[in-house]
Amino acid sequence: MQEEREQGDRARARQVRMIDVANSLGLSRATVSLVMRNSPLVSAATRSAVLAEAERLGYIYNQAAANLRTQRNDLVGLVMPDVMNPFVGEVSLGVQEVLGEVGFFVMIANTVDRVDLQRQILQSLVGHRAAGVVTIPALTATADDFSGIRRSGLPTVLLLRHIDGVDLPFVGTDEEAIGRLGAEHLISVHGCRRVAYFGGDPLASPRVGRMETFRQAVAEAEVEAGEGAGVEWDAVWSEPLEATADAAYRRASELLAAGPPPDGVLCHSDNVAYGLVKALRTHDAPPCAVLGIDDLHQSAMWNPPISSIATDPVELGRVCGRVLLDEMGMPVKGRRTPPAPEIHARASCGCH
Amino acid sequence: MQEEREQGDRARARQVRMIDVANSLGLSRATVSLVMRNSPLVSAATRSAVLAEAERLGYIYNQAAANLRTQRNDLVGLVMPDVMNPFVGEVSLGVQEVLGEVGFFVMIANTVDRVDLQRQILQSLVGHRAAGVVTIPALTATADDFSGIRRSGLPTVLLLRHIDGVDLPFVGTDEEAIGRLGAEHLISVHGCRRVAYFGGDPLASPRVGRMETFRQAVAEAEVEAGEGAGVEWDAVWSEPLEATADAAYRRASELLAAGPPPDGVLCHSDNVAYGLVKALRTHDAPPCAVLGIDDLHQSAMWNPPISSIATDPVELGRVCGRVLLDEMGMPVKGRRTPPAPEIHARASCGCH
DNA sequence: AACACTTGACCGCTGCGCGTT
DNA sequence: CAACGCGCAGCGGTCAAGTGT
Repeated sequence: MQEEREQGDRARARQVRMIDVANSLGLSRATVSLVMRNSPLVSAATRSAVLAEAERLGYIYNQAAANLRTQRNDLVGLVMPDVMNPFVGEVSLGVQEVLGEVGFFVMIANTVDRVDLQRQILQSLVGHRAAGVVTIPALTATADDFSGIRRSGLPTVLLLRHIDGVDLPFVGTDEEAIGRLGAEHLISVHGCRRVAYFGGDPLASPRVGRMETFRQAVAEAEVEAGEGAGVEWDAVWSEPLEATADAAYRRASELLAAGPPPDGVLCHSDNVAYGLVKALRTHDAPPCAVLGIDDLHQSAMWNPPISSIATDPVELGRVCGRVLLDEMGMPVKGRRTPPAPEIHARASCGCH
Repeated sequence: MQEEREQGDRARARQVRMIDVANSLGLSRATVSLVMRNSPLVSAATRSAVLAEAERLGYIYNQAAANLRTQRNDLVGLVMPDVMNPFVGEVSLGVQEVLGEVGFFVMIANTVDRVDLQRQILQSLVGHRAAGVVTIPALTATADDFSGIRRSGLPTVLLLRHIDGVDLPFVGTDEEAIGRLGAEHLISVHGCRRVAYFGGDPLASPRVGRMETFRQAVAEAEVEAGEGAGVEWDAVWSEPLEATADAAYRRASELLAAGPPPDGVLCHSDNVAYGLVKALRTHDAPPCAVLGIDDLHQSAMWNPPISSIATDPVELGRVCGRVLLDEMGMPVKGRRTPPAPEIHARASCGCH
């Protein structure tokens, strides 16, 4: 303990600075600085001498000081509500890939979907003069929560959840296409006659986008089929609901106790589908085509395997990274529009 | 486009500094500085005047500059191989809780289990003069990979995966207890006679710890039961294996094609258990008690619900945070030892 | 004219030693 | 003598404008 303390203090006692390695070599700070930044302006001999001496003295380049001077920073913050969500996790991979390639250092901050934490984190990032921010807003976030970052001029892109009244670039999946795809599959392929959109927080922007086209597709099918023979929209099953397997299981159990389920359900996420499928099984319910959204890796392992509508999350992350680069005024190549969703049909909807 | 550019440049053009708000008020920088840091040394009147003026001018405190000056930093890096793993994610919650409480800013860097990225990230954190680091080493990491951070004196704690030859504080689950618990449950409760430890990378330190006590418990049962009537260790099923559901499914399918499974299996993780359970089902295999490790939330939803050995991950994270605080020389209260694992028995092992 | 290096101001903030009232 | 506030020297780098071959 005593020893550790001493060691710690010693390490902190005297930091080796550029000037130390410069003096020790009879050079100026500037030269050492040039070496550290791989400038071609120093001779090879000097360069290797500096490098050797730096190593010998245990010199560690102070990036923070450099950042202060140059007024730029290589830290990009990913601010997200739930690191554990696999979809979100994969998106972060894509962002990291694109930004890492051009030398940025990507770190993730977890808001746990709390606006207060989100506010604090964004504030912190602004204060640290981060290079940029990618954020999936917390569920209850409003335009206010972004006024600070907006005014600061810190390049920011909003991901997945759109916030009304915030004029920041937004990158998200094509929710309209998802809703349409889901409805079409349930109605045209499986001939479902009573359908619902199950789960999802009422505040989450994806839910509203998907519902809109989903309902629209239902209405169109109704017309096509003619009066009476049409497709029905189940409003009760389509009430908003926390997007967890647990909540979905409980809600579905309640509804199943009250009556038969729709014969086709588009779930807000695969997690929701897991809960619904479990409820259908334990309640020995009549056949019901279940479709998830996100296509988590697990879904293929499920019993039954879960059909799901997928948007390539890694590519979505890449797109997001490119949009941010653009926002930072850097040259970018590659597509700037999110990938289109596609359906991965498996057993849970009746395909197999 | 043109407009956006202009706007961006304007925001970047002139940063409002402390001295600007000081001048604008006829005060000195020092006074403004004291206000920004909530020092009691300034009068309430001055304080509110400063605050108002800062707001009016759009002044944003530069934390980075302050950090340079004070030689301290509030950034703590969590360096982990897989953000998506729910166990890891929950651990990060615990770390964040403890560290956040005392004012640190916790951010996560994803190594994707690649040593090169890990090296780069650690280097970056050292360069940025982070306050501390918590890291789950990449699978193939060696002592070398930590020599840099070791020499820098940056307070660091190793999480979950132990690396030989690295004298940094380590916090992990009690793998020995997990192995023992698993063996006992399978053998004593379910009367299994042929058991295995399924999955896990050979390099991962948890695997070796668990295997050791697992095999030991098997050997003891053997003796107790007497020659011939004993419990058998299945070496083939216990070969190392990547810890994913997919890999587990494929391997189990192969082995099942060659012969019957053990009647009791402790899986390296819940994910591995998912793959095994699916294989058992699709191959219509004889009864086999399956135990996972981690108890992910999903496991209770599975069909059948997966039995699992759990260590409270959030508490583990808290412990880890406290150890880091200690390492940073800060006062800490609360336990400094990881929580004990416990078994959550469900249907997959035959309990229900 | 090109090369190899140096000089000194500065990035935005803090902390110490001193005035004022 | 409190209570308030000021000036200045850094923190560890970078960069434009030199100097000397």
